[in-house]
Amino acid sequence: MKYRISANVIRRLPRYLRRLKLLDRQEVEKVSSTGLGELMGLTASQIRQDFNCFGGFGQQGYGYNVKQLRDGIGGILGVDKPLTAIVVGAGNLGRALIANFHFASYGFTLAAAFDTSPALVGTSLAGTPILDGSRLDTYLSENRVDVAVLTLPKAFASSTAKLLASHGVRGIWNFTGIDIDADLGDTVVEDVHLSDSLLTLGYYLRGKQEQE
Amino acid sequence: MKYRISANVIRRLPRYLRRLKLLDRQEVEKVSSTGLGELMGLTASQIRQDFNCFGGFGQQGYGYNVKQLRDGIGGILGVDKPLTAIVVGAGNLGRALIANFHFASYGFTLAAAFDTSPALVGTSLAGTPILDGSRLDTYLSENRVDVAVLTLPKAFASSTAKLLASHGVRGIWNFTGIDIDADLGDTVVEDVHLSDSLLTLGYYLRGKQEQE
DNA sequence: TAGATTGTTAATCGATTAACAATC
DNA sequence: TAGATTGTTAATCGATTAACAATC
Repeated sequence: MKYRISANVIRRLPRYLRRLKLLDRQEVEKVSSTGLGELMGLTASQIRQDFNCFGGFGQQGYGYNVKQLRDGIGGILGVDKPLTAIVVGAGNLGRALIANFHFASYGFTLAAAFDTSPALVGTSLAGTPILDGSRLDTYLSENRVDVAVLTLPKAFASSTAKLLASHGVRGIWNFTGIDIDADLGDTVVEDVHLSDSLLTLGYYLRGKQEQE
Repeated sequence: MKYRISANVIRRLPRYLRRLKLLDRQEVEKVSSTGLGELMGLTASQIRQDFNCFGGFGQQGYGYNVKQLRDGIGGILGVDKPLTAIVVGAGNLGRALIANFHFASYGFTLAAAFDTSPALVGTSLAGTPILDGSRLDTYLSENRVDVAVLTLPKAFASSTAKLLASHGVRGIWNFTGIDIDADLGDTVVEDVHLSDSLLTLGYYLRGKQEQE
């Protein structure tokens, strides 16, 4: 990797991975840049350029081996080197992620969840123990945590993020819908703004409506 | 609106709206493109270009009035002209959205939710009735629905999407994590791929790790 | 009026697309 | 070998940034 890969390319990698997993499940063995482009709505050129940021996974005259390409892209994204994650806030959203989101497929080991509700503390969900939120501090001192999934009420977002970062949590997957304003050093925050997505849908929908 | 607005600009509008709401809550009355740029990590030029796609909201020598700009961008996104939405699938994720996602703020009226679980059908959550999933078909025949939030298990995604589209639902907010392959005519699908977001975070995290 | 800041045009930069030689 | 398709360089296109005249 000689130079910095652009964010545009990085954000396409998960899409490639998804499609390649699907092709593999469909027992497709090889795919050309043209074929993949048709499936994904991209040009063959772009696909070849993207892959060549990482030094080429293909074979001239043949195309790309699906499994090999899938593993190559998976490797770039690091799904084969698990990081440890915890969920902070086991409300509906937190529980939805614990129960239905397959962390392991994406290179994360979900170690524990935290909540303050007495009804939840001490129980476990899909194999993940739900621990007492007031013990988060202690837990972080005693266990290595790479990523925290922030699914608690907005009001606690910034202070919790600060606590997490101060204990060496290096990534925060932020579902609270507010931008964390606390200084987190070099902890990376990935914001999930569901409203952005819905607003975008609304824009295109209303645009269509007017045309009609 | 003389020409087609690029997707890049559209995807930035919700971010502007979010920041402007925050500024208004902080009782800031006016903001310059430079000031807003510093807050959001964008250049002043880009901000002025973006706004000028829609014909300019500012006043030379003064800047932008926060409330006016907020309402202007809100208007472009249509938050002032509500569309009707339903939630299909009231599992943890569906319930999280019903209870915590403020549809009304984003221009949507949540009319009902559907699920097949006998424990849920007939109850209501945060004012939204949860109806019997087997009645979805009938409901759609009798009620106008603009957008459906798809939060049911993957296995039902495509068939349900098809049903929705055939009844005139024009937008689908798809949380199932699979790309809907059924032909939906001109129904717009907005996919929420949470895994894409986490994989991206993982990439940047692991990159940092290597540097150190 | 003078200062500030927009709206808008021009310049630059980066990303996408096209082309083609390399090679399986 | 001939055909196919990549890897990679060159051309194009669009998006971002810079500059500045308009104007509040």
